[in-house]
Amino acid sequence: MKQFTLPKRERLYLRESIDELFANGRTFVVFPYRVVYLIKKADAENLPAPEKQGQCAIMTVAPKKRFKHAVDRNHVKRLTREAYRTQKLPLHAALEKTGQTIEVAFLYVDNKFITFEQTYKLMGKAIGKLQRAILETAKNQPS
RNA sequence: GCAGUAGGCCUGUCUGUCGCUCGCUCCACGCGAGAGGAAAGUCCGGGCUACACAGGGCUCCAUGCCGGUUAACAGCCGGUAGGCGGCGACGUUUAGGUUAACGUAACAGAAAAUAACCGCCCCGCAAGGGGUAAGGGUGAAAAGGCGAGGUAAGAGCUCACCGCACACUUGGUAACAAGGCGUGGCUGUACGUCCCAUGGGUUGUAAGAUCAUGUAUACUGGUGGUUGGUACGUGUCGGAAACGAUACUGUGUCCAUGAAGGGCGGCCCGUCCAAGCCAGGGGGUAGAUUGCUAAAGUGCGUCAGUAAUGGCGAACUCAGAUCAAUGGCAGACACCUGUCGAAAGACAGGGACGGAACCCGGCUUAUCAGCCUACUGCAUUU
RNA sequence: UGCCCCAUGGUGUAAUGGUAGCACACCAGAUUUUGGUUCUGUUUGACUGAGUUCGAGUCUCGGUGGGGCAA
Repeated sequence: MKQFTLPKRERLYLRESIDELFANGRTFVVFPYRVVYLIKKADAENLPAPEKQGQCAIMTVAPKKRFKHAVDRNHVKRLTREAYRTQKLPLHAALEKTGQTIEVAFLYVDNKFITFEQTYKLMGKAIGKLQRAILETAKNQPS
């Protein structure tokens, strides 16, 4: 079974979802990343269609203000995606256990590059935080 | 060999593994394909798109030596003349017309255009008047140059030579060049207005086309177009009266009900229309599909042409995403740099500029390392 | 991605191709016991590189930076 995948249904691309995420989402910072996330309960009827969006959807952002060239923006986003892809499994497990869905946006707020090794470590930290957030939310609203 | 000039090429190759996008498929742990020379800037030109548009004129904008090339261009190729730089190979820049007319030319200078400040000459006692562009100084620019004749002093006033303009002859498709036996005594310069030729409607793939959930709804058809309460009024009955009982196709800025209002002069009937409900249905937001990649296509050969380019032949199919794929990690081989070494080689380091977004032709800008061709100057050897 | 606009002292903003002004700010001086107000004076400027021109902030062509629209 393939595990370290990142198909389209695990990415955020619908305009409505993105607006909702940035309007109601919660935030924390793992420098140089600013993470915005929104946790929802996955009811049987509210379950998103498998065609549309998975239980865990992400997007990456590299602002034009800080990276002038398209090639630099692409590079940052690729590194971010790669780091997420290789470490996302614990997040999925937590969601599976608590019966929730999550939407996350990773915003890169520095204007300098970091290496893949650093990115990998930071992403590990960020995912740990998200995992804790999921478990707490599940406790507060027991279904 | 050193220094340089011009033009061109290239933008490493391969493997493993974990992923992404598209296509195919026997629908899976499969197979195939997947960034550039500039994909960039958006500076020109086209295709394609929707809208506008009888025809003609004016205005506005762009281009502007000559010829060629092209779908088209402000591009490209070849050529002409002048200026500037270089010993040179060569580079760079300017050039439609305007002896028609008009406008502007700061400061300085007498004067910036029908020239008199100083100077020179003549007249006059003087004041002043007249002639004069050879000399002075100002300026970015000052009325063809030089010599001789001539003159009161001067002046193309006259002449020779040079320059300029026009005409002619020869060469060239032409720009133009060369020529001498011609003609003219001769136009200040720059920019603009102006004149001539050619071209130009606007819009940009987030253009445009198709489908269309939800919400609101144009339009069409059907249905519907009250009922109850309460108060008042009227009639009937009871009662002397107050009032009570009961009824109504009755009335209302009253209350309730999802809605109950208006027109046909007033009232009634009737009828029409609102509001409401049901069904159909047009446009259309989110979203999806399309536009979307087989084309002025790519490289190869050959022919025509100095070349840009074109003709012919056979071959190939080469990204198509849409909050936006083409990446991460690891390794090998070439290449370059540094250190060590006689060499082989060893070790360390390096690889730029930059990421398709409808598609083409150019231009401009960015760019590590390397390679090729032709030519120039200097030095040296034979 | 496509289309378009702008750049003048620290700030805001003018000027027909001819010595770059104005206001505020800053600094110095005067006035005042001191500060403020007021008065006087000085300094600070063309985003960048070429070209056209006798002469460029202005005209032309590259580049840089900033902003807007489709939203």
